[in-house]
Amino acid sequence: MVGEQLKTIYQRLFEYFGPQHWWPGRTQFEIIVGAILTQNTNWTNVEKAIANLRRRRLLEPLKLHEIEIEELAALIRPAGYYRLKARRLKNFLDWLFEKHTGQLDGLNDIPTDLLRRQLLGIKGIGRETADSILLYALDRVIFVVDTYTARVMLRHRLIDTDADYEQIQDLFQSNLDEDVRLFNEYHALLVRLGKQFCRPKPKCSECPLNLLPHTIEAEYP
DNA sequence: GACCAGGCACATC
DNA sequence: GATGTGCATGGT
Repeated sequence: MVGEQLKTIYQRLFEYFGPQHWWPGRTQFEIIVGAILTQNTNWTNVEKAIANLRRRRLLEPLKLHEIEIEELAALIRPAGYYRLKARRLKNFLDWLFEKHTGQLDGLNDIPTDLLRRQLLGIKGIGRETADSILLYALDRVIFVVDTYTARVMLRHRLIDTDADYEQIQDLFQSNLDEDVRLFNEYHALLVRLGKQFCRPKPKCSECPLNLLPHTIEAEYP
């Protein structure tokens, strides 16, 4: 049963790594900013960008909505793709102010599936970013899938090589209790595992999941 | 110097 | 629908 395997993986990861205390952000808004800035980017680079914004007291929707995009881009430069991400942050804020009066609280009444579709309508917010915002900033019961998640699942033969995002997400959502705290911790633990052991060049002999059945596909990234 | 990092949009076939 | 490319900094 897949559910049992997923629970076993979770238990081993939690025993090995302990709680990850995600998301590493102080406010809902900071989590959203971090979710956009961390796209294909090391978190330590994102921290530098967020520190710049904090120093300038810009970590609130109104301030970021008002700042010039060129100035924003310069501040988030350490996060990489900085011109692109400045535009993406602006796209989110334009949506928040034009559709929801700039208040994150205004999102609370919107059903999760509808809110997800709205977020995906913002240019620069794809599935992982939307789901990270939903789970980690807005406490919605959504499982976040990222590169590590797919890689760990594939190497443990829990998905097929051609599984898409929604299929992987559905694997977790259909086989686990729908629990925000579980989804939060599980995804964070998968990222932690991925960073340390399940990189493109795996370190299976040292991995806490080493004894579980799995196969490495040499050709898979 | 090469490789990698908590993606996404868009062009082209 | 699948596949390729641009976007960019900073750590290992």
